[in-house]
Amino acid sequence: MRYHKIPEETIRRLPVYLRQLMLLCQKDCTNVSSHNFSDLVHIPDSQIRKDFSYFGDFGVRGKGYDVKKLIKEIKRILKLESTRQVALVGAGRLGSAVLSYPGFGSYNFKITCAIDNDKRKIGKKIGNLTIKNASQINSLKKKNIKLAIVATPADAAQDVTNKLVKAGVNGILNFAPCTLTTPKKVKVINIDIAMDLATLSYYLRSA
Amino acid sequence: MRYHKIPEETIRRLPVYLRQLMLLCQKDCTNVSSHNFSDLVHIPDSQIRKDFSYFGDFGVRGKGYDVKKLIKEIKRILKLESTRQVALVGAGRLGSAVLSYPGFGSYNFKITCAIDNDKRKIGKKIGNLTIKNASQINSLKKKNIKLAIVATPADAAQDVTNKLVKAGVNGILNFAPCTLTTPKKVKVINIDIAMDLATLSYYLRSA
DNA sequence: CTCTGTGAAGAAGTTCACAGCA
DNA sequence: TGCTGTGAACTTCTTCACAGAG
Repeated sequence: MRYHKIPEETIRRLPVYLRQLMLLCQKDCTNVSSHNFSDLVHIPDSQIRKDFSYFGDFGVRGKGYDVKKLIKEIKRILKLESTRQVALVGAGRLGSAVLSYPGFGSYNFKITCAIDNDKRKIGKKIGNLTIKNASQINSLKKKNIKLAIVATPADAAQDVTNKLVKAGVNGILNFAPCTLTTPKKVKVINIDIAMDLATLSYYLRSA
Repeated sequence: MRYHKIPEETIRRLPVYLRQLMLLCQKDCTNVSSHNFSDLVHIPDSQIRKDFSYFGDFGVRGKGYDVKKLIKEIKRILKLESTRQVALVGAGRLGSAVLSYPGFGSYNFKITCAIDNDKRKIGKKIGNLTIKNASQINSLKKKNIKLAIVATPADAAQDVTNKLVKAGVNGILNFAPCTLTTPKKVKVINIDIAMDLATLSYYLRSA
């Protein structure tokens, strides 16, 4: 394994691989070839091998990849080995749904801070988490929280984001339907359902 | 404007442009240059000009782009000119949040069918839409519904998807944390919050 | 002058095809 | 034989740089 710059696209695929590997592990599958794996994730086997090869020689020639080993390696690469706290800002319908999303555990994510500035919501409990007011954003630094989910209306999102960045947050998952401006060191991933539907609409054959 | 194959990436950016243009329109901004627009969407101006150029000469040299005209053109390209019905399968917390999401209107999307197979949910109303049982998927063809949102648990998602495809659905927005298998003609966009957080985690500087 | 539209150059990502190890 | 790991070829996407229109 030589040095190569790792493509961003490879990083985006690693969680897909991880999710599928955890599923295989649940089914007591211990070994998988790139060819078989390809059928499961719909990514070409050559792509899968190349993606893994950026990080090391994880496979065994003639045999394939050890599922548990691969899970461990990908978790290490993605820095998912220890529990990672996440803050949620905006506890509306979408935010609340995210809060009670059961899928975070297997990635070691834990939402440990929920924030809203609607006085009717502050103090309420969702699960075992109490919604705090916006001034709590400053405390994220102390708590060493580096990831945040923004689920506020668009007009509040940039303001919230500025505060999050000031509080040391380095990664933002943005559900607000707007483009966020952040320093380069802060990575933002945007999710906009209406935009995704619009993309799908383009690909519909007939009008 | 010569013939060019249109990059998929261009299609993914069109909704971003559209969203921002609608915002500008709201603020009574009537004209915008690729340079100014670039600052708003954080996409290079050369990229913006090239993206538009695939579809026609929408701008005026020395002046920029007419906001309203551009909105109209992009809506036409994305086939968003008339109301498009969307089905929702899975009316759990996430599905319900999507149902009451206010942002679909400006894209002419309307969720006109909500489906779940939990007997406690069937018959309930969310907004002015009654949740129906899974057998209703067959009626999508009659209603000419081509887009669906899958927000079921992972273990139900592939089964639901097969039924949707059989009912003529050509575009699926998948929230279930699994890879869906569909015929090539059916476009799938996946949204998995945990996976996106995992991607963000990679980019965090320190462990 | 300003700003678009666009070939050409460059960068990034994917696929091929096969050497080499089990 | 079966399957990985990987340079090289290829494809796709982005950026440059500038002609040309207003």
